[in-house]
Amino acid sequence: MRDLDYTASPHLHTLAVKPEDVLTIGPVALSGARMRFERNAEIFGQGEAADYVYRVISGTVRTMRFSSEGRRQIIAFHLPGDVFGLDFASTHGFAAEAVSDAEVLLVRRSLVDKTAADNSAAMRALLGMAAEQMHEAQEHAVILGFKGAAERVAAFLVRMADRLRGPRELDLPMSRADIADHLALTIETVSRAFTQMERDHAIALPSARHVVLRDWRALEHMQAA
Amino acid sequence: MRDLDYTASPHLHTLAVKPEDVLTIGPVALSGARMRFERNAEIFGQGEAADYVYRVISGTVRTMRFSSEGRRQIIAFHLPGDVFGLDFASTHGFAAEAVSDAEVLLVRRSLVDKTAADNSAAMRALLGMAAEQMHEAQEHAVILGFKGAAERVAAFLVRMADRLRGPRELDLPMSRADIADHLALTIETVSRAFTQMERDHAIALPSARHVVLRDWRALEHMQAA
DNA sequence: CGTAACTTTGAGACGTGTCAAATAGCGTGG
DNA sequence: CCACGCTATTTGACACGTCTCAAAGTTACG
Repeated sequence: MRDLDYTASPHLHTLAVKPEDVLTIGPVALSGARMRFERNAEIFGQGEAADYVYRVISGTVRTMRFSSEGRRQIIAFHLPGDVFGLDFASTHGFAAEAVSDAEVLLVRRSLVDKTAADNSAAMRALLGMAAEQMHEAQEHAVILGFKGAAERVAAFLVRMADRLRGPRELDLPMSRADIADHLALTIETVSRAFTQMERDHAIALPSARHVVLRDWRALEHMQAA
Repeated sequence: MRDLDYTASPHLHTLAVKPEDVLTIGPVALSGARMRFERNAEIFGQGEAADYVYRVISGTVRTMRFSSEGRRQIIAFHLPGDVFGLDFASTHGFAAEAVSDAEVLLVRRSLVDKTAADNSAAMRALLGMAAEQMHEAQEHAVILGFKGAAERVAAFLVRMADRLRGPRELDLPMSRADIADHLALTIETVSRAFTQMERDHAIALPSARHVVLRDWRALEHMQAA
């Protein structure tokens, strides 16, 4: 790692910068600016210049696009630590909004580009991130294409719990409408799926957004179906 | 372009190498070996080491994966000129097979990696290819999630015609089963969609695989729905 | 408290999957 | 060149699941 360019992250050696204030691309840590967005605020719009790369510090972010008929599709939910807005194009192909009040780290794209150009390990890390996102997009296509409503919702819950390091219960930051637009279902169908899972004792719903995972095995079995 | 590394493609300046024998990564042209695969032959399997990157010279290739229930999903069809097998991971996350008899160019992945590491323009080109594939995967997820059967098939035909430089008629190299597994439909539903489009005079079907695009406007309108 | 947004529940319509069978197309060998 | 058999495609009838439309119920917040 002799060629590591720390000039890209001058603050890394100081105690002033916390880990969440930094975007890690392989061996390089890039600093940026914090910014706060309130619930439903737009972080960037579809077609806007992609001048920044983003990382969630707190809260939840959704990336989305609109189909020709005007229907909304939520491509992904981004939790704290997740990087988003990494289009590899000059303009964003999708929009981003805060699901809940959220704090986001903004890093200049030019800095990311320069880092990748100067450091081959960072470049490889970027390609790896691209590969991962591609894999996720394909996985999502499979879910939408081949699974039924109950299976989609189960898969969503399992994945959500996994990403939150597998707690026994979780608070969903997003509405049923968000979930529906992510899974290509209607609000009603999502709601019915939740209700059915509660009847089956796979989950409990003390409130609409608070989910207790009562039977993990059943959930995993459902999503596989 | 001072740093362009032509050692990677020593044959580029000779007349012996035809353009289809070369994999172009931005400013660099990489040479490789030709290989012939007959109909339905496996080019590489899911989980195999990703030692090569591929480019279709002639024929058609499908990349695919199997869902947990054993159902096949065709991620994409690759036509002459298309690059595939670019996983950015050490093993292939999907399998590839020849749809029709096909000729394929194989380029060592290590050569691609080295090229990207040495040449920042090539690296950027690779990132661009990754971005494009990601965009396509997302587009496909939208199609599977939100569109009906007729719309999916119309979108498939329009896209296929576009990729073949927009002829008025085309010979589909793939079976109805291939199309069904690509669009997450059944063979029967795909067949009915074709039949219906013929009734609507949007297309004509002299034979099952030969499609005459009779009303392009209607097709484009359908796919948008 | 009152009001607006969100969620749940219900009834019926519509579209796709499933199962079954007929038909067309294609390669092979007589 | 034709007959055969296999595969691919088409068509039909019906079941099932999700969407649509409608309304009641719940929650959050001023």
